[in-house]
Order: sequence, then C-alpha cells, then structure tokens
Amino acid sequence: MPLNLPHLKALCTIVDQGLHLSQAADALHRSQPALTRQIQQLEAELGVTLFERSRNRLLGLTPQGVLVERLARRIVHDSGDLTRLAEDLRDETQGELVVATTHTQARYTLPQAIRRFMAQHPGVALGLRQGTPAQCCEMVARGEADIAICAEGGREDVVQVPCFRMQRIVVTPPRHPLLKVATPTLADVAAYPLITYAEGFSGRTAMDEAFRSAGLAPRVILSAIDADVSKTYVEMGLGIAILASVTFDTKRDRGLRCVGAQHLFPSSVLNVVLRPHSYVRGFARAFIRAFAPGLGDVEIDQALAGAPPARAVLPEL
Amino acid sequence: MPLNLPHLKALCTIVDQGLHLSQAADALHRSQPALTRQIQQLEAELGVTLFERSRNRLLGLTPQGVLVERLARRIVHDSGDLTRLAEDLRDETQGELVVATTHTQARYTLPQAIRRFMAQHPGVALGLRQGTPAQCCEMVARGEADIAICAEGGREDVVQVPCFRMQRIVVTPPRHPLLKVATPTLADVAAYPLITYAEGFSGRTAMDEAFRSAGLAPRVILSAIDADVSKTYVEMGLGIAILASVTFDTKRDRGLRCVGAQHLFPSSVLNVVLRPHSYVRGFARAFIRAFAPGLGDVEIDQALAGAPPARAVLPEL
DNA sequence: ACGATTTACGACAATCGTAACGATC
DNA sequence: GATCGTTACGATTGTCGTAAATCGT
Repeated sequence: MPLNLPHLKALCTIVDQGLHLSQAADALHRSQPALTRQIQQLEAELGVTLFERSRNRLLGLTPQGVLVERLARRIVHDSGDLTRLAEDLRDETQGELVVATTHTQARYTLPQAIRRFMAQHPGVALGLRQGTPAQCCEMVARGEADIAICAEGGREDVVQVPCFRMQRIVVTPPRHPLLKVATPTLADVAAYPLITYAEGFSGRTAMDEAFRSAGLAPRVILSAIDADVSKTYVEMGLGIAILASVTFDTKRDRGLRCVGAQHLFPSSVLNVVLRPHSYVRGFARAFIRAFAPGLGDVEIDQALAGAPPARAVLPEL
Repeated sequence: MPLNLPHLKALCTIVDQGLHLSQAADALHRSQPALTRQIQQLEAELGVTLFERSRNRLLGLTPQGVLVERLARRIVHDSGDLTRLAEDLRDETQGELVVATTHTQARYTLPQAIRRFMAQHPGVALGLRQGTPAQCCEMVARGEADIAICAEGGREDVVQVPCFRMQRIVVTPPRHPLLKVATPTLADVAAYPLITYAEGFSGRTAMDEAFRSAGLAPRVILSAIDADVSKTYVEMGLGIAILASVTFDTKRDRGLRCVGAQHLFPSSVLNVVLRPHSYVRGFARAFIRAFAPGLGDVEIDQALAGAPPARAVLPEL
C-alpha cells in the first residue's frame, strides 16, 4: 500500500498518452502489466476509482480522477525540478535546455542570442522545438520544454513574461503600387491579396480585428507558419505579406520591398513562457538574459511567484 | 538509485526536528539507521551534499541543501494533500480538521461556529490547537494544522484571507473614574495601570503604536495571552484592560464595565490562514464558511492562487 | 481473430530492523 | 560513559517482467 512517485508518474503519462496503457508503458520503459498494477495500487491506496473503464479499455478519467491527476502532475513536475536542481547544483555548466518557439523567432530573433549562449555555455545541449504558440505553451506546461518564446500565448497554466514588442510590416514585390503611397491605410493594404501568418500566430488575431473594425474584409489567399514561405510567394507576385518586422532584412531580401505598418496594427507582445513555480536552472536564466537582457533573476522570480506581468515599457525588437 | 517520497519526507522531518536524526526517526516511526540510509541515498542520487556534518553530528543544511529542502517540502506537502484529497473523494463527511487559533478566538468567537459545524459534520474530528498568531501560522506552514484563525499574522509563506474587523474596548471595574468620561482619550486611558495582550497578539503592536505616536507611555503592568486572565486581574482592581470587544459579555461579566475604544486604536483584522496552493477539503471550507459566511469557495480559491487579499469592507465581529 | 487490458507466477531489488561499531562531549 | 550517527547483516516486503487468461470490437 505505498504511494510513490512512479505511481503518480504512471498516472500522468497514461493521461498524456491519451489513455493508452501500452504507449505509456513504452514511454516509461516499463511493461504494460507493471503499469496496470501501478494504477491498481494507486486506486487501492487512495480508495478512489480514477479511470472509467469498459472492461478492458480505458475510456477516461473519472471526475475524481481529474482532481487527483492535477495534484499528481504538480508533484511529478516538482520531482523533475528536484533532479534538475540537483544537476544544477552539481554542475552549473552541464545539462540540457529545451526551448520551444515559433518559426519566426527561431529563424530571425533567436540566432544571435543562441550564438552568445552557446559560446558561454559549451556544456549545455540546446534543443529547439518548433510549433504554434499554443503548442509551445503546452510543451512548457507538460514539462517537455523548459521555456518557450512566443507571442499570443494565453493559457492559464503557464507564466508569461513580456519581453519585447513587435511591429508589423507590409512586404511587397519591387515596384508595387503600394510603395508609392507614403503611409498606406488599412484600405490600401486590403486592396491586394494577402499572405500572412496562420491563425494563432503572432498577432494574427489582432490583425484580423484591425481589418474587421475598419469594416474591411481583406482577401487572405495564403496563411503560413513560416515567414520565409510567405516571402517566397510574395516574390512570385501572388500578393503582399503582413509579417513581423524582424523577418525583413534589406540585405538579404533584395527581391522584396518593405513598408512599415506599425500605424495600422497594434504591436504584439513577445513573451518568455515558463511553467509556474518551476525551478529554472541557472543556464536557463542565462539563456533568457541573452535573449532579453531586461529579464534578470528578480523579474523571473516575481513572474514565477505569480506577480502581475508588469513592465511599463517594452523594448522594440 | 531511487528517489521516492519517503526520502524527501525524511529530509523534511530531520530539518523540522532540529537536525536530530533520532528524533526524526521516532517521529516517522522508523529506526535511526533507516533514516541515515535515506539521507545517504538521497545525497547519492542527487549527487549533492545536503548536510554539514562533523563526523557524527548533523550541524546544518548546506546552502544547496536549503534549496533542495525547499522543493522537497513542497513535494511532501503536496503528497499529503493528495491523500487528503483522496479521503475527501472517498467520503466527504469523515476526516480530521485541525484548527490553530489564539485563546481569544477559541474562547469567544469560534464556539458558535464550531457548534454549527459539528452539528452538520458529525463525522469530522475537530482538533483545536492554541498558540500565538505566529505559532498558529507556523503550524499551518508546516502542515500541522489545516487552517489557522488569528490576527496579526504576517509570514511570507502562508496565505491570509481577511474575514473580520475587530474593535478594542476598555474594561474597568465598576465605579471606575474612567466611566464618568463620555469618550475617553488616549491620555485618559494611559493614566491607569494597563493589562492587555502580550506582544504579538491581536493588535498589540497597533496599540503600542497608538500610544507612542500620541507621546504617551502607559504603564503596562501585566500582559497575558488570555482575556479571561486579564479580566480576572481587572476585577481584582489591579488596573484596566484593553481587549478585543468580543471578549466582553454584559451578562457574564457582571463584575466589570466596558467602554468602547474604537476611536482610540485602529481596528485589527482577523484572518483565515491557509497554506499556499494547498488542497482544502470540503469540510474545511464548510468550517470557514460557518465562521465567516462571506468566505465562499471562490474567495478561498482566489486567495490560494495568490490573488491579492482584496475585500473592500470587512464585517465587524 | 486481433488488440488491448488484466491476472498469475517466479526472480530480483530495495527497504527495514537488530546488532555492532566509532566518534564526540 | 552516555549519546548520537554510521556500518553490517538477515528477513521481509514490494516491484518487475514473462507468460497465460479475459474481454471487446
């Protein structure tokens, strides 16, 4: 009748794997029967039925199981933090850091920070995971990534620390009519076929809202995760793109032109995303600092403790 | 190479027991050698030396040990919450509830709430622990009490939910000169020998401050934890008492008189004290509600989540 | 019939407690 | 010399993995 960490980890993994006992067993490098027993023991020990079963299939968590799982998850995460903390105390310079982010950040804003970080922390294995902002936040929430860097997050179960403000630009082919207007209006932009970020990406919602409230319904012919993809199609003359300003490099993008659009759309906020109350290793803090020098230990600790995300003025990216 | 809950519990208990391995072993109902190994295994597993030792004496935690202990404590507490949650899910009406509070509350403000609670929750074993506000908060922080009810708390590691406002009164013997004054001033009160709460009790600090800022240095001849004790000495004619208004009952205290003092001292705030992020059982919430009907589940959950203790107007007690 | 979970059993590993040891005050 | 923490050893308990059984689709 023990209640130990493996039992709780089993519970969490089974839920994570979509209630597939066998998959969970693989993920934990254990046999299926072992997992079955873990759960049985857990249910016996707690005296609570955790899973809805249909004789030999797990259908879902019971309402009670949901409550138990939430607490179990906290414990498992904390125990992970404990081993990470210990690693950190043993050797601050060695370890693994998984950063989840979007294509735009990975491609345009992170490289310099990563170069600096890797130079100063040669012993740290850096892992980059790409995904939508929602996926990035989820990776952090599930502990699959240590930190995420993305805009437009908005989950309840993660901590978001604002670090930069991002402006929009309009990218066009050379000699595009829009380039002749000094400061284009929303209507000017909406006149052309648009290529921009997919739903859920850096300020796409804010962009849609800006057009909507101006009574405009622009024709979005292509939405992509990837700014490079968007630019390619602009080069092909299929339309004009609304992108984050960081994605445009005058030297590199010779075949394109760029018009500022900060007056058309609200700037979006780029966040560092962390798991609440998690232990953030020394070199993870160093990474954040390398990316956003304004975020020191005090800011991070305040955010982790649940303080409101207060920073009056954010630097432009 | 296991890292299990007993190991972490051992660490916490050893620290709680003042670094006495033997005492900790007793508290855990284990043998001393078992504990020695738990710690050795923990240190080996984490690769971190947790204790400063002088060959065969535990002197203290290493700086790293402090960090590890903090996290371990959270995990241990959460695992306690887990079993409590399970108990709750199994049978919402059975269990144990330990309430830490001061004499004044236990004697004067809680009885009615406790009567109601026990009538509605006959299966719950109610435990009352008395102590100073600081001790009460510490009991909650250490998990020895489920909730505390006290004023003048002020620890960082507990959640305080304001629920009532308490006024002061001056208690005198019959035919005391002070009774002839309509509304006595601080100077009037300070003219007589004072009997009041000990340091650290419901608004004693605020009281001292009120006198001090009025340039008065009253003669406190006796300070007690216990309002009944104070009243006894007032009856004996040794002085007048400044107490919480709830401690005076016209019917019961025939041998005493009472003058309002709300205009002399700031009212003090009575708090419900909880451990942050803890699981609060259904009947614990019921107890809080029985005592302070204004504190429902939403208020409690907000406070647990770390929201600011906002409640504009507190009812008088 | 196949895929999935649950039960049965033998082997291994971990933990505990008692007893003996070493060191300190 | 008494107390406290550490080491050594035998016994108990628990957990794992393989193999067989059961159930549903």
